[in-house]
Amino acid sequence: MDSKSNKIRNLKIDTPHGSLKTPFFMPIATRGVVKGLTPNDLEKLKATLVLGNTYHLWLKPGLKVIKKFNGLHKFMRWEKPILTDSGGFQVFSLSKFRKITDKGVSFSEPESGKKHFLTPEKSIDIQLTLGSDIIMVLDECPPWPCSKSEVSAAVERTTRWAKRCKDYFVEKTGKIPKSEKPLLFGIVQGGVHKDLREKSARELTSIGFDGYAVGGVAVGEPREYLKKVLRYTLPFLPENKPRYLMGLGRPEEIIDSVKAGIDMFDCVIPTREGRHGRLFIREKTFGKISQSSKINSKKVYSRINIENEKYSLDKSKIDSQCDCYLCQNYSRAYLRHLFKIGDTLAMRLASEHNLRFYLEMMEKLRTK
RNA sequence: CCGAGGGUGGCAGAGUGGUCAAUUGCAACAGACUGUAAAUCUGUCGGGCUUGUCCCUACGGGGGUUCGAAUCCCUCUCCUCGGA
Repeated sequence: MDSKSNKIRNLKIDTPHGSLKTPFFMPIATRGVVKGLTPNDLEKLKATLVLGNTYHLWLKPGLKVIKKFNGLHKFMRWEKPILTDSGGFQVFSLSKFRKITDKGVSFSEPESGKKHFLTPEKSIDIQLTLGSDIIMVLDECPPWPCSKSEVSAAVERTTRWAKRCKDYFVEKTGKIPKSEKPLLFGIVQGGVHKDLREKSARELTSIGFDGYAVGGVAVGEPREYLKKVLRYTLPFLPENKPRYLMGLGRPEEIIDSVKAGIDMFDCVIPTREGRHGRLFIREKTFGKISQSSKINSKKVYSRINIENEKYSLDKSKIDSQCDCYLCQNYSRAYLRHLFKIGDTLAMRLASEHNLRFYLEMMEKLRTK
């Protein structure tokens, strides 16, 4: 990537719970909690918003509870913006337990077998009830491997559903003052196919959304085609609207995507890998990620498995460049011990550390 | 001292004549994790090398029966539980 192709954007996104500067990363709070962390912890890590999930919150705690608390913000006590995913990813991840028709998707809960039917309109309704600041349309995220004709069908359904979401959203939010109105984002599908990505991007743009997401890249083979998918998609999206790469990713994927013109990210990696004892470490070039196109984005960091035997006597910090609580107070040996005995403090400290890594990475990318 | 039941790989615990270097769980060691069915999943886990349906050593010790024993018999030893 040469310097001319460095397209880092600094947008401001206004939401009912405050404005956001791009590019940013959203910690994942699928069920209304970033696993193991309090909102206070998240503020200290300088998180600016979190992601919740329509499908999960709809089932638990359910809308009755959410309504009682006047929305998810008050329930989970997070007063900054929340983006909610529509349940579209569950179309993919629960593929064994679902059935799609044009009307919507029926899911059966893996544990109980209990059936639920989600439609584009229902998804919007739930997200409005949650009080989400950024609402995602329900999309069809095809599994992989997947034939081109199946991807094509998913693109077409995604467009039809997006239109329904938009119409329903307009109808439901017509009376809400602009400053309190949530944003609605469309989601581009199309797999790894140039023509389908372009078609999807164009169709969504013509419907008109407050922002556009690139979906269907996070898991499996499509990830290998990330740069291509962005090239196939971004030219057909409006310049002045935020772009959100759903579900990614590794640091190098995020850095490269920011430089390709993506503004928003979310990913389970920092928290999940943290809970599993994988810790991200800043390398020397970490601070320069936005400055030079010559920086290899894969080399700005490394990863350790803190449970490895070699750390049992290691008195050093996890990451000497990190300002998180873990790195300010504890040794590698102690964190390893916490993991070995299975204390939940281990997961909490590691999640915080990894999130701090991701969030600081975004800070570096915001200041060109 | 008598009666009964036991001693299996780091631990727990299967296996009661060949398909057993030995099920399984835990521990240990390593790996994976991408819009969270994920505090989860995978692999290795007696030793050796010429990595082979290979060789050694091994189911408390010793001896025996058998073509063949962790498995059957004898003996020693140790543990547990009842009774003196």
